[in-house]
Amino acid sequence: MPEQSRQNSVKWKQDPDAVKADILSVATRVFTEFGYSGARVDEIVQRTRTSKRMIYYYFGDKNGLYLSVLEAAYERLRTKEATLQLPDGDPVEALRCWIEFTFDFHRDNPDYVRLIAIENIHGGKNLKASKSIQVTNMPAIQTLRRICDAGTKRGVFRGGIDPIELHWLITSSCVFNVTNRFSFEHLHGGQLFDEEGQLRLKKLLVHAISMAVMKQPPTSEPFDRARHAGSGTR
Amino acid sequence: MPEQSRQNSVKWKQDPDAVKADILSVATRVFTEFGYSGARVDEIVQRTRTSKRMIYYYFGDKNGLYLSVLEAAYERLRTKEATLQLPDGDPVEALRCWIEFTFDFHRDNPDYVRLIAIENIHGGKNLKASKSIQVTNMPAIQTLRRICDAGTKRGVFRGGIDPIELHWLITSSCVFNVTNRFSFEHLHGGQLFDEEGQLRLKKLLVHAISMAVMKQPPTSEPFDRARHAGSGTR
DNA sequence: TGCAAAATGTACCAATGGGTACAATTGTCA
DNA sequence: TGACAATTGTACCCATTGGTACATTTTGCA
Repeated sequence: MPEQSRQNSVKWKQDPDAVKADILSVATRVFTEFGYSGARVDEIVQRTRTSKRMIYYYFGDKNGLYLSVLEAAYERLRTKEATLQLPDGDPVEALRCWIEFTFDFHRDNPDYVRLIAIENIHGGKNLKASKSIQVTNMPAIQTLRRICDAGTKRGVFRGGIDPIELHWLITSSCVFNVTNRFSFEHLHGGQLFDEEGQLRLKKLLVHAISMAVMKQPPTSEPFDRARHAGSGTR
Repeated sequence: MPEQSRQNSVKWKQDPDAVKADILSVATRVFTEFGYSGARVDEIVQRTRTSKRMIYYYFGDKNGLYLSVLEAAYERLRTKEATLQLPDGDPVEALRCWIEFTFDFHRDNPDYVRLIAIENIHGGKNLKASKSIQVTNMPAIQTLRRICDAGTKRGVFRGGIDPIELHWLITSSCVFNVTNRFSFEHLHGGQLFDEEGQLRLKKLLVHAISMAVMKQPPTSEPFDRARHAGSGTR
């Protein structure tokens, strides 16, 4: 309230939220850059406008900080998902939108994807420890279930589609596209990861998923043949 | 050669190859378990029949050890790939075999997959540093190219399929299936990762990829519904 | 306006962890 | 068989790193 325009009556200003946000943002970066153990607290501090003291003041310890980073990233996904609204007319169109949204979200949020990757390397124990990241009715699954139901009802989708399996199929490519970019580039070049390449991949993915889900004429020979042939060479 | 059955005439026996192999095997385990920085050299030593001295003697430093682990894992893939022979009759059948092979290989070699994941977290710098892991004509791509060519020639595949894109599509699911198992399980339960679930996923993947690649006349004929009828409980 | 609680700065520590020095033992080959 | 190289054991070091003690400043509020 009072004006303190004098030179040194105020040495610094308190701003807890900004400090916390700053730490979280920087920490996210550092964790995704070096992994959990590779991320140095001192490195985080250096990139921050605050001091090491603050990290421990707000987050307890390194693991607490990591957990907060993870939860914040997950929260961003949740928020973003909530903003999306699919066209409710054509299920095929809705599915296409959903796939493109998922593809783009992962690509635009590599931090999120990498954090999950790191988490998986450590057996997901922090996910389990988190209270905010819970099994509560995944919105993605519900969305897909709605699309599937609509598609089946209209007779454009084949029956027997498990939304969770479908989610696995969609997400796998979207995640891989981010997590394994470096190794893939190294082995096969970068053509798939420039603007055009990504568009082609997105289109390919939409095509594949759509085809997998729609009623398909049994081609010249029954697709099902594979089943009886046994699971093959191995 | 000479018999040394006396009690302490021999205190220990030299066996460089066994030592190296032991270290590599244990290190692979520890690295995939804790990530690069999280993996402790002392932990590796403890699980080994040898001493810390040996690690530095054979591998120089921690990073050298990691690199060797990476190269060894990659070599296993290469070897395994070489053993596979696809049926050269039907391209659809060949593709199915290839996908199943890829799926199974990744699932059976989580170490390999996790190492690549770790590598990607660190920007793939060790991949770049490796001399044995080079861009040399990826056999996987060549295989896929051969299949595509055959399929197109016979008129069962649509045109314009890029083998690298196809490889991206196949591998993404196979990799994700291993790397993100924990997080996926945590969010959606473990039904997809038991024996049956994996079979369903594999089948789904084969189906999706095949449909994506084949010429598809859109018809209303229902796609083999019988297939999923037996899938039962879910 | 004064005081307790919240927020921040500074300097420091103890243990961990990658790495090495030095010596001893084993293998090999002329 | 003997000398030289390859291999292994033991003990140790010191820079790094997560974490803390203590003091100080700011702020809300009665």
